[in-house]
Amino acid sequence: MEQTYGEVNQLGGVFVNGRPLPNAIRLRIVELAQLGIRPCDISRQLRVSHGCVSKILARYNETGSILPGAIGGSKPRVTTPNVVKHIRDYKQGDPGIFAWEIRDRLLADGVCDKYNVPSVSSISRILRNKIGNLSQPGGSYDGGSSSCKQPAPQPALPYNHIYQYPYPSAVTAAGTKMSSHTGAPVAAAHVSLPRSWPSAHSVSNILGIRTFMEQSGALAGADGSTYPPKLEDWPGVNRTSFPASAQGINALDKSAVEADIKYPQPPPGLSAVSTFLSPCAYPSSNQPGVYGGPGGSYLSPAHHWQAQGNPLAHHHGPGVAVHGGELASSASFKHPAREAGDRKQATSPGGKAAADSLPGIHGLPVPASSS
DNA sequence: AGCGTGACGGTTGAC
DNA sequence: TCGTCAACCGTCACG
Repeated sequence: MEQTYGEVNQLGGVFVNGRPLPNAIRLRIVELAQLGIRPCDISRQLRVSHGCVSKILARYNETGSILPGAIGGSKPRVTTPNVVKHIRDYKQGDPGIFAWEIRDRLLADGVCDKYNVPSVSSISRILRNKIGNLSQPGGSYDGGSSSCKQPAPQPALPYNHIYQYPYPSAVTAAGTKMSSHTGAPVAAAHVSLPRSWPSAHSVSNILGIRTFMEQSGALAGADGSTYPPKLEDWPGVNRTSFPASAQGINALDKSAVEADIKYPQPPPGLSAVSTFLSPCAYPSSNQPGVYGGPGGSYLSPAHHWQAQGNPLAHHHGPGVAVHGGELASSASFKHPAREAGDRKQATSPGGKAAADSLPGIHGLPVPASSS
């Protein structure tokens, strides 16, 4: 299983094609940027392509979240039982009604809004397939009672609640799938950085990173001349090498990390730190959230984490503060608006998920003081 | 040199 | 259960 299968980019960094970078790395990118470090330097230091750095920072600026968008899945269905029911009613009331008229009525009656109203073709399909013969009213379809507006439960979430980040990380918490991983720890994620966080905090975090990197030899400091070892190496490193930072880091990530790494079965033992590094190693599995990466912590999908706390925040008090809740929060941070706009809607992000998972999130405290 | 952007190949997950 | 589809991902290369 596990082997990591990652690929190495031109900068020597490890990445998994198709999968998001570990939250920790994402977080780092944002932190470094907030410290005034240029994107190109961030790219080199973290060994992440500049395009990616640019993208993550742009997203962060736009949404306030460092979390990746929701991957996979389908848009929420608009043809909920309730909608079908209304369509049926309209059809029954006026057998000659056109699909476009039904569509207009759904909007007019408030059954649907412009965002979730079925297309004319969908309505036609419903008429043809589900309603077919009006004669059978009772239909089974209905279902519901509720309105369509919020389509079903899920639907409510816009597809993208993403921003919330369903991902493994946090939200996932939501329980969504991720959790399943089980073991995985998920870290929590809080990934979002509050924009406000004081840099000071950040710094520390950063330092953390740095530290460990430095130790490992990786980053060389400012000059950057030296970059961290390749991720590839990291793994090794991590485990073994990082003790030092461990503490700090550990705290942070440790857990998370571990999780990441092992996620599935987190061995309790591992030292945390290491994990930290490992990160990139994308852990083993495929599991995404899993990247062990440094950030793993952040990432981790797991719920547990959340509960536990955030890695980052913990001890250090780093700026990051990622409180557990954050995950969601991240999303929250930003304005829904955007989401709405962009992503599709955002309205309810997380819908349940987020909420569930993160209880605190909303409230999200902010970090600023994390500690 | 630095950065934005889009193509590309890839993964994911709802349907 | 499996294939499809559409979303996202990060890298790379170009301007």
